[in-house]
Amino acid sequence: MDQLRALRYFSKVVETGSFTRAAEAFSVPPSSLSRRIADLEKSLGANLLKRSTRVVQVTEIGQVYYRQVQGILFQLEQSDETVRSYQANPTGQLRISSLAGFGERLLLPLLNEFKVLYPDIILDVNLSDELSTLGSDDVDVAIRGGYAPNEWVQAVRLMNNEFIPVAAPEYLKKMGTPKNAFELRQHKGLYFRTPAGPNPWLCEIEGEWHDVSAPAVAVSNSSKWLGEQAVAGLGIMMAPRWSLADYLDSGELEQLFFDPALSVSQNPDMAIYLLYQKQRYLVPKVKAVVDFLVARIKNV
Amino acid sequence: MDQLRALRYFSKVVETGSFTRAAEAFSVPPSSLSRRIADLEKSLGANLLKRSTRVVQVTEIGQVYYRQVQGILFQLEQSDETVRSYQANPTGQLRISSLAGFGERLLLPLLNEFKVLYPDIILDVNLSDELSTLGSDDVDVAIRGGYAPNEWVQAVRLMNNEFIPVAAPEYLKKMGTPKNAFELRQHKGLYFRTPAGPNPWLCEIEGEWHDVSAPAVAVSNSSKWLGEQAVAGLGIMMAPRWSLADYLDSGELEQLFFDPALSVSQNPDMAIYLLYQKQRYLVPKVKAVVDFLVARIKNV
DNA sequence: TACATTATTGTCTAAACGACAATAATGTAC
DNA sequence: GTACATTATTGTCGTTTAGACAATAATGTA
Repeated sequence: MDQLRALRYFSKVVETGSFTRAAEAFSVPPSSLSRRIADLEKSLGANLLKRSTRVVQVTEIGQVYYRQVQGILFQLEQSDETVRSYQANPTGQLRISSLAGFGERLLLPLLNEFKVLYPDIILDVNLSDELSTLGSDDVDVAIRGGYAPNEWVQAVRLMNNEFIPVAAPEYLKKMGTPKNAFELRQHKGLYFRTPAGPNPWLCEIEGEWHDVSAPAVAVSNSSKWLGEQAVAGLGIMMAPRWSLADYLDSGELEQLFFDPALSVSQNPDMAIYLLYQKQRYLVPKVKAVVDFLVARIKNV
Repeated sequence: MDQLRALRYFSKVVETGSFTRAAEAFSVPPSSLSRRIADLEKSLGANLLKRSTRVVQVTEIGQVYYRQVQGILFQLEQSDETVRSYQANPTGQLRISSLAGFGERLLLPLLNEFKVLYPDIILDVNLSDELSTLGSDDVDVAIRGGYAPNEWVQAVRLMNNEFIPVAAPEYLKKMGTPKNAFELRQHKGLYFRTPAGPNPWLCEIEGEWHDVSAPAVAVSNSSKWLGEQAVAGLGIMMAPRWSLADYLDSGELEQLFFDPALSVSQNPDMAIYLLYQKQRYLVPKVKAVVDFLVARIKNV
């Protein structure tokens, strides 16, 4: 029995909820699926599906099996791709996920260059601050703040992600420049909302962490819009240094200095990481984009 | 093409280094393996093996593929077993790995009861302090000190693993009973060697950790032998409380008290954990032993 | 250089899978 | 409550694919 074929049939039936629709996907008659899945059930000694002529239900054990089989089929596909693309030119679809702000400002311009170097790679870029589940599916490389989630994932530190406090000169003229961290609480705050909630303003004084956040006048997950609010003099904002270069150069925003410095997390190792599955580095398209991004971003 | 069959053939050839020996394992002629593997290579567009009539070598990409295929075949086997044994009586081989000391003292007596309850389960017990790689292979449940290695593994806290300092009454009469931790450095130490090295004696004073280990007179990975050395009055030993019950009851060894207390690790969460793969709890034999051990050890 | 061992190839047979038609079952609409 | 349309299953046949066995070619060793 070709179990792999049976597993693919079974998976598709679970997904479509129908033998006929699943059969269309494989361009074979439904009778083939019926036979193969029946064989599979016989060899496992359990019913995976509860059939009637109108609906197909997945049994409890069928659902368990389906979830595990999904992972197995996915892994096999990836392994096959690794071998197939071995010592070939970088080709195919490459799915990249990135932090939204970083993506807009730094990644997309770089990818335009990348596209010229590797015209056979079809890019699929997803900008979002949500954590994509690297490894289980859907993404070849991801750019994230934070740290490696597990041992299968390689994390390359691309650059610092130091958050610095800034405000418009007019705002500081009007409200005064805060001399120490605790004065911030008398100011107005513009906050970046991460999936984990708005970023607080933290300060470590004598080994103890203090939240010195000012009352919020605006919270958003759009760093572009927040920047405009800050330029308009609505309040103080903490944002990654790399996202503020234009504003600081033009003088539209000024950096505020505190001693000790402010941060948005107790973790000192905040940085931008490039994540990919170790074993997938053998796939030329993955190797190409990793090498390219590391060379262009890290070594500056 | 039945890729799964081809993968099994390929794996066995890699392992045996020979088409003939691999063919024997499947009771088919070598020509079958030759044809299936050739098909596989053709479909992947890469050479996995470098053949001559005398030796079979695995190519670079073949080794990569082999490692990944290994995991896939193993996972599929486990998933199949989950389904096959679903709603059946606990049967089959059950592989248990345990810390050596804990295994001898507590686990083996319990397993004798377990064998009576589940006569169809064939136990395969491995006592060792080496870390077995749960998940990738070879073990159904493991008992370890420490913490859950990753998200696939369920860790159930079985009992405390507090290390306490003890010595023989004669030793203390001769050498004096240390009044505070730092006096220990003038004593003699018996050390348990873990795979990570001998366990130091640590003490946290005013937020700072101090190593107060005494010079070693003996180091061993045999807790039994170390215990005998301690009884013989050769020095002070730190060992898990559960392993010392007999000695303390009989008065052969006395507990030493310090304020603050001594420990062997900066991690306060030292405990004995029962580890198993989450999804394998569905396999009756695994569920049986997990439920049994948790009930008999945890709820005391 | 001869030999034994080993992988491959050719040919036949058996098993497995797909195609197509016919049948049985069931949810829905009236 | 009944008729109908949709859908999964089953029977039969043809095609594809894998295994058995013998013959061949290749290669490391003695």
